[in-house]
Amino acid sequence: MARKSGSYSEITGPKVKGAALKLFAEYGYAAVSMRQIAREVQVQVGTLYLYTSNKQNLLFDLLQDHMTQLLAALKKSQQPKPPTEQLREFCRFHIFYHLDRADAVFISYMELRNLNDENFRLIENLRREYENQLEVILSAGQSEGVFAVEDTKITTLALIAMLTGVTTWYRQDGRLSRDHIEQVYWEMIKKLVGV
Amino acid sequence: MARKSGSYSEITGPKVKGAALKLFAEYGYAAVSMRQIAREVQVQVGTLYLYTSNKQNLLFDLLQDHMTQLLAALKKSQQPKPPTEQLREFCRFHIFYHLDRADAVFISYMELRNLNDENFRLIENLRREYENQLEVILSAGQSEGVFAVEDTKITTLALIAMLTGVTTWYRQDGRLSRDHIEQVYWEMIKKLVGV
DNA sequence: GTCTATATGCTGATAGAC
DNA sequence: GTCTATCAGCATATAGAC
Repeated sequence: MARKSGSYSEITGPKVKGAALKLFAEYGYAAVSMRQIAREVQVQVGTLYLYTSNKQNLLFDLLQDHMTQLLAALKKSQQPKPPTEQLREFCRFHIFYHLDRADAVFISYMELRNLNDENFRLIENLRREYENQLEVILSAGQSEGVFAVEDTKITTLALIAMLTGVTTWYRQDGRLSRDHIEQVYWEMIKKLVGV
Repeated sequence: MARKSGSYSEITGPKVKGAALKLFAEYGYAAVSMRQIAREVQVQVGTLYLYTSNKQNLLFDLLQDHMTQLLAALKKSQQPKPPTEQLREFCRFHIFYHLDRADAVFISYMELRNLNDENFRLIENLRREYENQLEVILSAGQSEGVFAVEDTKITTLALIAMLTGVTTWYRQDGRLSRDHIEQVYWEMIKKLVGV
């Protein structure tokens, strides 16, 4: 068969990541072969190894990219405001950001166990940093007396689980719009933190 | 090598399920081989196929067992009581039942996508039946005027996501006891539903 | 009921041609 | 930068001996 012509390193690199993200989200890391990824990119298996040293690092890069982008976007969205408004902004940010990146969110929760120890530790630290952003808001509101929560750590984890849960049932063609969902969640969260 | 002596069908059957549950939870369905399961049971690969027609059905049986037992236990725990007490009981039941069965809960969330279409549909129906039990409680409280929730369906999903989230961070040797966690969650949920 | 041996095919990764 | 060809090993599942 004729060899593919030309060089596309700047295109192929991102395409490899994109294909891996899509396939890992659909079938799971362990169930996806390098051959499948190559087929999706329309390239031969050997070529993949120009863009990743191995399958494990391909997964790690995807999760690291997701987490660092998530953190950067969150920090950008947060302004110096009263805790109630910051919490509102966090709620809005978390729902929309996660609904827009269903695949990356999904593998970031599902494929953690397929990371080796070192990579797992790195991703866990990023995740904890994200959670801390929320806990800081809750603690501020608590000490200002505008929130009433029993345990800021448990409340943080409960809120994140609740908010992230939206990604498991939201359907683009469902009865509920994103704005409506966000508004209903905000009402629930307001009550939960005692505003 | 010498052949293993004797017949143990009544022991080996459950052992196969137990080993599969443990290994699937730890490494994921796709990453676990029939050879690994056989090794764990201390039996040869061929023997496994006396107890399951294939790997897919082994997974399905585990999820189906978990969901039917969960539903049966929930229904047994629920008594005719005022909605607030029923909700309290649901909260308590969900947290404790899930913490006691971390492996089964984990694969029931993680391995759904490895079920074939028919099997997926069956498990989804059981999951929906479980969710409905909670929604009925919320609707009853809503029409009696003791709860104030905007949308019983969204609230149901939010509460279940929040409660199930405990399984991802609870540690037996952590700073929080099960009873304490359950109590903190109940305080949050009471406020969330407007009690 | 459990064993051993085997079929058929896919796996991650690399070497070397172009 | 991409290709083809290949290695060594493991996958699921079955057949047939005991």
